[in-house]
Amino acid sequence: MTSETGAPPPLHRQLEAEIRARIASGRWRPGTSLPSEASLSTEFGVSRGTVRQALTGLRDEGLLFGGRGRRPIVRSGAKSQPFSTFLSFTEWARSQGLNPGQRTLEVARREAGAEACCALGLSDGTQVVDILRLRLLDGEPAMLERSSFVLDVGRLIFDFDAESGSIFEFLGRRGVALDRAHHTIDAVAASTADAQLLGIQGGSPLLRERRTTYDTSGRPVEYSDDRYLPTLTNFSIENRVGRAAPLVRHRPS
Amino acid sequence: MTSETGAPPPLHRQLEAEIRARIASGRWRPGTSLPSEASLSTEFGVSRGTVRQALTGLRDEGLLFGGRGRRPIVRSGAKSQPFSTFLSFTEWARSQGLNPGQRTLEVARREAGAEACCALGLSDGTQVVDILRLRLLDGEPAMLERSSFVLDVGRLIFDFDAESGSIFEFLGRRGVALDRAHHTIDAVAASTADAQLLGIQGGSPLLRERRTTYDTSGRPVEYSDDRYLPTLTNFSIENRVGRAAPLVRHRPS
DNA sequence: GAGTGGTCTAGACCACGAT
DNA sequence: TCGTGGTCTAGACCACTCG
Repeated sequence: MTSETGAPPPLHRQLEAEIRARIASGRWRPGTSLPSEASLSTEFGVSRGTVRQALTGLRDEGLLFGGRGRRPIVRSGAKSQPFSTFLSFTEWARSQGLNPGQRTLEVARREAGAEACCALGLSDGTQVVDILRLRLLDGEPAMLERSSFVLDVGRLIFDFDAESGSIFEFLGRRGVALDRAHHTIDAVAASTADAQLLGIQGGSPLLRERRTTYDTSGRPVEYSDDRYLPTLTNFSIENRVGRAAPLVRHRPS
Repeated sequence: MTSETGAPPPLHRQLEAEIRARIASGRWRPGTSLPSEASLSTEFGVSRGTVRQALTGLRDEGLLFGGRGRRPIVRSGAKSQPFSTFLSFTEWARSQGLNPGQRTLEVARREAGAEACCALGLSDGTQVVDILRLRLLDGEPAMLERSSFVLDVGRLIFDFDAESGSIFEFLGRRGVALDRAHHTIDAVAASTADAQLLGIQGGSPLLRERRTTYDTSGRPVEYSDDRYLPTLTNFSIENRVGRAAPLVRHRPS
């Protein structure tokens, strides 16, 4: 769960959660068809539009496919993760039944590096809060995280018990409302420093995710360079014809 | 464009394309607000529901953001690619203003390898059509593509002038209706063979995309292992709170 | 308070897949 | 032919943002 407070989730989200739960519980098995939209709408007492809204979410994740005259089919081997789980290493690991851990190697206030400066839209020489953490899965090094937070958000982090887990969860409780993130994924060779911390040979391939996170007003709040051991983690994505590709191939700039 | 034939695209797609075009042409500049949904709906003479359908597509791509009382804002530096452009190296390169090329190194009919067999859901020892291509950008090696097609689709490929470009475009003209694809992204060290073909040092980090492509009936049709030079290509993705993450982090299985 | 997007409804027509 | 999802409409209420 995100740290959203107050109002109950809208109908279509409740319905989406219910369908997801029925699939997870095995009540609706992979390879079989769902009830039709019409019968779902009578069963749950909502309009067909609302049912479609819920199904759209599940289709986008790849949990469901098929259509046009056919009833939607539950995809086998489907997984899905909400935004918060994707953002937070801690939440993600728990959802996978793994034991997350971390060693915080540094928390520092200093001038932003060139990449962070550019990604956060800051003028040269602006100060940020840098945090360097080695992330563990079941006690083993899995990822090296170098984050920079804009100052007014980063300030909060000094009050954060860095060994306790998720920074984003902590920021959410402090009223920082995250809204979206942009990720760039590529591969790099481990530097000497990377290699030593991750316990691998220098030059080994690492899966790199560079992320810029924005708050609800559209302001960039965090930039991070995360380097994963590709033997322990990778990324996957679902892609449908007719919908614009959420994943985009770029030439690096 | 995909090789879809016949019927005109639905209203919401036409509208989506029109909005995309206005942004691309600079008529609606990054950082400024779009007209409200209500005024778009009167301008184009469609209902607000249809306008919202169009905007949803653009939001998912990250071209637009904001909401809840605010008018949608055009995101700066936004790019987007339709499904077909993502699938096809040839189309993608052209859309980026680069000159695509290829050397087809092998087209063979043989028993499917272990990975392809599993991904395509074939029983052990089933035959497939393998194709190995070195892909070029502006004449330089950029990616190594190892695809396996199920036999009845692969058969068509023997009629394909492999130097002419996009296999998917060719298959589309032959009536193979692709519907969706699943991608897994990680990093690997270049093997000796990889390195020689790409003109790099052995062990260099490569960005790997493994893809399974499905037709409209849900049957897997192609499995591919594509290895990119990370200096020439990377991937990026947009992620929003409240929508389930299209990109998923996995522990390799 | 006015304007905006987020949600929801009820009903309609069509193209498609299955039979 | 019949049931299905894809599309589209018209109208409604709410929560939110902004001046």
